[in-house]
Amino acid sequence: MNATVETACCPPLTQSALSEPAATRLAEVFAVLADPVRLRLFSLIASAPGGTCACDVVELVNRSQPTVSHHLKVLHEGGLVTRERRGRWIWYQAHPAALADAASLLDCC
Amino acid sequence: MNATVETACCPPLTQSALSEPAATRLAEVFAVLADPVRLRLFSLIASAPGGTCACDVVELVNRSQPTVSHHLKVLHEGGLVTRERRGRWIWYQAHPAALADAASLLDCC
DNA sequence: CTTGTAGATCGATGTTCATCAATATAGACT
DNA sequence: AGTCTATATTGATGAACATCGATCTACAAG
Repeated sequence: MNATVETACCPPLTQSALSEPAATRLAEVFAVLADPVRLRLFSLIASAPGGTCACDVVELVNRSQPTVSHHLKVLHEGGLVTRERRGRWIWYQAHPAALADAASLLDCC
Repeated sequence: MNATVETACCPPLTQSALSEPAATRLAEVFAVLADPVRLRLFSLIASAPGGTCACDVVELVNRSQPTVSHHLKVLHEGGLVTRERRGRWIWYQAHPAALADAASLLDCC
């Protein structure tokens, strides 16, 4: 995956019917966001200036380390976060382009 | 359900960490949108001026009548569409308030 | 009241997914 | 090399969900 929604820009969801492929792709983006743990992880990463170390978020969301690793992978594959290794740790940063695509469909554009 | 996201307005997802209840509620909204059939149904309803009759959309999305009925129920319970009976038929109209709440979290506010 | 039609509900099925324990990998430091 | 720590992967399990056929309900018109 790891892509943005190239079909997302204009017109928004309320102005013309979605094609089946566009609906399928957009639904994948929303599916990434359709989990409370992933939403919290993303907001933690996005709201921290400079990003967040994976080591810090495990305890914040009350899930096991494998579960958090799984959700971070989903966020990364969905293109919502970038990952970078720094020594022993891996730092995540928000990559809001995919979000902006989704948001453009929801209202503005 | 059938509610808007009362906790959604300000600040957006990228500026402060979500609380667990807010994340749970917002994830429910995204889960409603995380299905291609529902996205197409919503865009069909929202893009038709005056709304759409349920009788018209079954064939448009290539699913059985019970499946379409199920998805329309999910959209309605999620507050994304309103329903109104007109004689034998039921008309759906987009109710974009919940969408706007979600969009406000994704970017603007 | 009967018939026909629109839509919802029920029950079953196969699939997807969140979760965790156990294990593996990978880097840093001695 | 060996050890410690951070993260990923594997495998299993239970729950949620999309789907459909069959059936039920609700309304309108004879």
